[in-house]
Amino acid sequence: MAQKPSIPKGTRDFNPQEVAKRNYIFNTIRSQFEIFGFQPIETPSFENSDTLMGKYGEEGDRLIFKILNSGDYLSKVKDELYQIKDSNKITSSISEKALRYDLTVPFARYVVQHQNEIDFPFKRYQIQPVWRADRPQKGRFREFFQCDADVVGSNSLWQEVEFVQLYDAVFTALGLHGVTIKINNRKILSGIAEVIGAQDKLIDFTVALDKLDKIGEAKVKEEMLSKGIPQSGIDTLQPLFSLSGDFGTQVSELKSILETSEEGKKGIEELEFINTGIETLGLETATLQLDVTLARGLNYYTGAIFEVAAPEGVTMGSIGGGGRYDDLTGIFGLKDMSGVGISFGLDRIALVLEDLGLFPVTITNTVKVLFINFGEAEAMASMKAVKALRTHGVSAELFPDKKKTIKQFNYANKRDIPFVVLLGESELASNTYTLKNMGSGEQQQVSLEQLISALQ
RNA sequence: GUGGUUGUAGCUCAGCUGGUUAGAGCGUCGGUUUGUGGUACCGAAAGUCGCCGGUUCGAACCCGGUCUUCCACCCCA
Repeated sequence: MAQKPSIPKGTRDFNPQEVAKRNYIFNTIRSQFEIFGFQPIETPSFENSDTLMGKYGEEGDRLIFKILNSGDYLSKVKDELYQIKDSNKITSSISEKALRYDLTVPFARYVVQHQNEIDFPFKRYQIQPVWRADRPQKGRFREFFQCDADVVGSNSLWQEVEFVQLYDAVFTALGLHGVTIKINNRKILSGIAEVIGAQDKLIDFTVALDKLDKIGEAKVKEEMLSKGIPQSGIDTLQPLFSLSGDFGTQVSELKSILETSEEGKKGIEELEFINTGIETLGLETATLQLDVTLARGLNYYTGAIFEVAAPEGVTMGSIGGGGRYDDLTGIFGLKDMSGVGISFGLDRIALVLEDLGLFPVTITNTVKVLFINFGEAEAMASMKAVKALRTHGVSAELFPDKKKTIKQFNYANKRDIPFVVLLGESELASNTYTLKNMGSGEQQQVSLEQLISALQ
């Protein structure tokens, strides 16, 4: 080994066991998506830069992986641009493509580009990797999978109700019980900002509010003051900081704060609709919780905002998120197209399931039966049986070399192969097969027909 | 992007204040005679001590840079 090979930070290799576990999650999510009526699409790994740039805010732009142009890209840079050495400005002239940052913006692009072939409302799901030039941490990678389901072309709040049901269905199917689906509404946040006279400081206000459970009431107020939110406004917020109790009590508190805000009242109405729907339909294992401090993805959400927290006791960032964006496709020129969707963070879900030991034991896929190799004639006979088994849908293989049987048995063990067949001289003579169950150690002499039926 | 942290055989880690051939457990491989494992015994291989440079008579150990790990911000799945 001349040089130790490595992979870029924030990326990972997956061994067969890990792939099996990940596929288990993929399959579970996919089947729930389809049960709920979503259809799959796929989009390219990279897009034109102008499709992505500016869609995720300044912070987002920084985290987008840019792809260097091919050829002699520097020759196309204007001299004066080159002289001032401003990376941001030069980037646009040396990079015209960028890696997909999420699945929502490419989906919006897709909808606009294919609007004439799509029947609205369009329910699509998409399970693909995305890339972010972020600094890795636990549960935070530079290449990771998102599993998105979105509906575009419907304003109905039933969609929001459905998505809460979908979250519940997926996490229930994965055996991950007790997740909290937090819900909030952009209109409520805007309403509050309006009431306290900080409409123009909505982002600052929500960013500060979002930190409530992390840094505490006093520091949040401090931050709000420093951002120029008046003390009088903060005082009107007082009930907000001690908001607790069930959905109903929280909502009535909110109502009193938002009396004077039309938008705020609209937000409350929406929340109540969704909550009533969920209360009537019920949830299997998840809990729906109103969280007015929830303020993720505010760049484009306009209505409901969702975030899923892992069950208590697990330290992990959110394992899912989503919301309503009234003007999803507007940036690409298609007006009045409301979208709402949710996302599952596959990689984080995998970490949580691993932590809690919730992966089923049977998911590692291995071959069902291994034939011991005793030599040329025996191998040929074995291959015939292997072929017969395969046509009956039984995964089977012959150990390729005539090694000591102890080695061959060890190999079967390590690969967790449940059955071994010995086909040697004596079996050949009697036209039988010795089938050994590696779990129990039992073995029996059987005919080919019995072998097939025993393994099917 | 800011601040911190980590990096020694395939894996988990030892390695005293810089001093001769860098260690252990697990794993791997081979053997314990010929067709039987997962649990025995014997033996072996395997490390440019992340990488580059510096200080020193001498560096795994000190200094600088760089990459990587994890963490806190930021942001997010």
